[in-house]
Amino acid sequence: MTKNFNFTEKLRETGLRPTKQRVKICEVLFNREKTFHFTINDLAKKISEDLNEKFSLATVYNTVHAFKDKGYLKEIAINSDKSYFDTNTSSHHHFYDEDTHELIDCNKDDLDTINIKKNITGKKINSVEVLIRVASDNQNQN
Amino acid sequence: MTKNFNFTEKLRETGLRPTKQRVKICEVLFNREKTFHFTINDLAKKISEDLNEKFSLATVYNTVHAFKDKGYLKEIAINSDKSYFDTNTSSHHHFYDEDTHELIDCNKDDLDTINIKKNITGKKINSVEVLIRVASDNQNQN
DNA sequence: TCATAGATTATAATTATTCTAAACTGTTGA
DNA sequence: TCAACAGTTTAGAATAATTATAATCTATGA
Ligand SMILES: [Mn+2]
Ligand SMILES: [Mn+2]
Ligand SMILES: [Zn+2]
Ligand SMILES: [Zn+2]
Repeated sequence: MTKNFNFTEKLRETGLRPTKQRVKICEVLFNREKTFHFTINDLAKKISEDLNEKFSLATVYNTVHAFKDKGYLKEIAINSDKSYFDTNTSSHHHFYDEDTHELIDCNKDDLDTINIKKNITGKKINSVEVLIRVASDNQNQN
Repeated sequence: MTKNFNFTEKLRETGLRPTKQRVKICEVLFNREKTFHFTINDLAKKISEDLNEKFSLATVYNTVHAFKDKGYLKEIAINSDKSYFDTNTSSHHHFYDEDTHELIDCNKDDLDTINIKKNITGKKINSVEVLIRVASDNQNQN
């Protein structure tokens, strides 16, 4: 998904019918400078705020999963409470702030490229992801 | 948690009352050569099989969380379906087999040590974990 | 325009997990 | 030794995220 307009065509090209709901959700997700991370509830809230209308929660789930399957979104595993999604679909790593429950992309210079030297035989690697859990350093709180 | 006997003392030392349930769960978890990964349901099943008795599911949850808080267990984030726990509490990385839903420890020589060069300011790093998702290579299935 | 496959929706169902409150038990100190 | 009490276990209810259902709606190609 690239930035700005004509989501209708983009959707059709990937075999998804450009329904009103999908186009609107595309706008909410992809019509912006920076990529971001969200939960289903974040997105549902953002939809009703930004668009001033409310899609069925089932539609939000359906759409997010469809977009994930088509590669517009990535799912990030943080914990078993809820799923996080990422509009940045490039291979990258994350900081997870355990105080604010916020996901932050690592930059290329935050850590070296991960090199898997030995893999399980007969398996191919689908993804390699680093999760760096951080929290406020209460050692020196004065 | 070290291998073999006297879990009663171990539990007491860390401030946990050595109840029958906790000692038994210690035996199931730690009285073995190799560390392993499990879900709550795996463990509940293993308890009723190995010990031929059934602890309340709430007790299994309580105990696993208590053990995690005391550092006997680690929780591994794989997806939002359920939590995985690990009796290997050392810092290490994982392969996740998306076919079998099996977690496999990486060896030290499977990948280089991860070096975080830049961290979020004001935060301390609690953990750095790599998850390598693998699946059967259906390219050459003949 | 029409038929139809595909989507949306409200709502119910499912599943993992946590909460509740009553009964039970390990520990401590008289 | 034993009563008292805090901590623990338990069944079952509650919660929360997610998925399933089935009726209604809509995009699309003929
Ligand atoms: Mn959790
Ligand atoms: Mn999922
Ligand atoms: Zn990201
Ligand atoms: Zn492990």
